[in-house]
Amino acid sequence: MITLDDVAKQAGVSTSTVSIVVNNRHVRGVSVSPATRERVLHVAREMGYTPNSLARAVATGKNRVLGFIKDDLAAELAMRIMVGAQQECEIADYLIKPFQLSHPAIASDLVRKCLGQRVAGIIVVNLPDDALAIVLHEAKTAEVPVVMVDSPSPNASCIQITSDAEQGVRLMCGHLVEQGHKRIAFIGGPADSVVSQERKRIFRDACLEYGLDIREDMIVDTSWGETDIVKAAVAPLLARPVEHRPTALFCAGDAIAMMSVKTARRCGLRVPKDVSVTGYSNASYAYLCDPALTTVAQDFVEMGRIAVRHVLALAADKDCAAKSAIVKVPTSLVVRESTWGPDWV
Amino acid sequence: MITLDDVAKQAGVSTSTVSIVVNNRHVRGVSVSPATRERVLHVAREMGYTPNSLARAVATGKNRVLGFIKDDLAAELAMRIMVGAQQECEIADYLIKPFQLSHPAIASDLVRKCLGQRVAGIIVVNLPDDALAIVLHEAKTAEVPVVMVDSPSPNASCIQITSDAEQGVRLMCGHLVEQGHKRIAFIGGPADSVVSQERKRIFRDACLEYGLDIREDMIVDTSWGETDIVKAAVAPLLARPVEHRPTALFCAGDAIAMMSVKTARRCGLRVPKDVSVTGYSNASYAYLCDPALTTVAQDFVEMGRIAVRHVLALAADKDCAAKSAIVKVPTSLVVRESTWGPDWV
DNA sequence: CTGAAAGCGCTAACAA
DNA sequence: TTGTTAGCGCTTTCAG
Repeated sequence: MITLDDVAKQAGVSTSTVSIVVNNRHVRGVSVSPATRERVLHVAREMGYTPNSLARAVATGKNRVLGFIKDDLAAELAMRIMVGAQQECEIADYLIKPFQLSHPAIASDLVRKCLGQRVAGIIVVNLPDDALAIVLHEAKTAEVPVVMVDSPSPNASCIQITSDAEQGVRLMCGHLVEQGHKRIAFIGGPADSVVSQERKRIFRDACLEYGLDIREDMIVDTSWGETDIVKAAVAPLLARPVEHRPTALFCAGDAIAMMSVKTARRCGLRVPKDVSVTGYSNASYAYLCDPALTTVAQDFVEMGRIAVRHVLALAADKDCAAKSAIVKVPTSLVVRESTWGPDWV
Repeated sequence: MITLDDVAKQAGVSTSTVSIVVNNRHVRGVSVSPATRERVLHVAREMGYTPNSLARAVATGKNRVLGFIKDDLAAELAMRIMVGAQQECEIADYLIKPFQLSHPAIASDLVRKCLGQRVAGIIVVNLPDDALAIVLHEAKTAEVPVVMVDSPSPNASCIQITSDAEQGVRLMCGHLVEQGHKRIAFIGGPADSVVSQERKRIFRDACLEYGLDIREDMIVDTSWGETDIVKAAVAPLLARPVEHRPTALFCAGDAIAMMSVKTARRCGLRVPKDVSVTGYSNASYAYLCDPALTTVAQDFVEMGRIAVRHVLALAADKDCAAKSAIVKVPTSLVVRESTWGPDWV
């Protein structure tokens, strides 16, 4: 591997000159003559010189890298967030290093590993409260800013980027009542999922606001992905006599919506003619399925971008410690084929 | 940030002792006494010391990091590969740094950026031939091994990990003929997609082997994700009189399969009763849709794992340069609800 | 405008 | 068993 000194020697200048040139740094006015600059650049290219970012980082004490910690690497959502983060990093000339938190118990080690890379900041996706607390603690002593994305964790003292659930579920509820629905069931995710519970809570509020009765027997918890659980919860609802049957299913996630659609069909119901079904998140497959899902789109890539902007800002200030805020990024309603007015009533 | 020297001073030992302890390196036999070792460790923990991996990397000239270059960060498949890569990296105590190749034109700069991080190796996912060639060239002069994952690129001189398409499409064809299908249509992806064309080629071969006529009028190219294009290609096929209509649709991808199912329904056909539809890849949503997709599963996470094993092996040997091989990882057939024997014939 | 020299935090012989 | 010393490749004053 060819080094800066090699280039200097070859070009017959000192290392500092080369350093200045390759970083094209202008220390007070124009420091290095166009002639030498050109020569140095030429030699560098000739020799195939690639600056060693690591050495630079140790010399400056600044590493243009952001840590990205998530618990479940595979989740589509985490990936979209990462895409956004990466986009923003690219324009800021930063890099991302992902860390996989396979088990909450190793959170502490993981953060130290991350810190060991002397990251300028940390972006954390969807960590459980306890793991987040650990991350926050370790990061604070190292004075590295962290911002959390996507999972609402109200009493964590860091800045959090989350999609606006208040707005999102209201948007969808509004859409449904606008279409004339009166009996809307809420098909939630797991009982221990904070995002599901949040959506459920807001759903109740929204129902009240829209003057709908909230019927507890139409509010169920299920699972993000297990067909049997969803089916077991949804089928009974749909098997009710038509006058007690929900005319719409507000599902807490797109996968749940798809499983619900399937269940509805098994119950002999057509979607959306007999029952409307809505999703949440606008997953990649939401437009592919039949019927295409009406859903609320969360802009994960934007969330990722915002996250790095914030973490970079914190890193720039030195008062990166105590700041704590929640920024909510707006969602949007995407109406497709799975909702329809219950005009058969 | 507290350093190794700080610890040394505090513990009243030399830096090298601390270095040995924290890396728990045993130079010939037991070098540092349990007593001092314990003390150093204690002090280090007390002071909250975190080793600076960057400094270590520049000192040793070895960086335990792998570059991960992909063209489309969002693709679910790339993500699964990355999950596998990360799993394997974790056990080897390596880290991953992802690089986003937004445009083939910047391939050269991107690789240099990657090389600038002094990565020990590069994993490349699904790059077009020209971009790959550039990567290979830059990497070779830097003597950094690269392995390619997923996209078959026969004449590239690097080792490639790919899923066994020969086996995969034959598996599916076998399933279909076993169920009695005789008129199978091939619904491909874009005409310029190498994986789609590869599957098409093998599909033809497989048909021959199974004694089926291959009917060129039942082999079409479409798009990976655009509903209109797929519909335009599939609808005419399905509109044919029953004796000329395909009884099964071999789709080159899961999304295409879903769009085909939808099209079939619009044509008044039931899936799988009237027409069977198969996917390829086993995307996350393949089991969610209705009917759940029969598809061939590609083990992307395994591919990712294999990739890092290979790149690490190459990095260990110094003859990392010229090696070139294709390792095919087996696929598996997952039969779900979208296929059925054409017993109505 | 350019060079010499002193680090950055850590490792790795080699002495002691 | 431990300390001394000389780097790794780069940046950054400060003189020349």
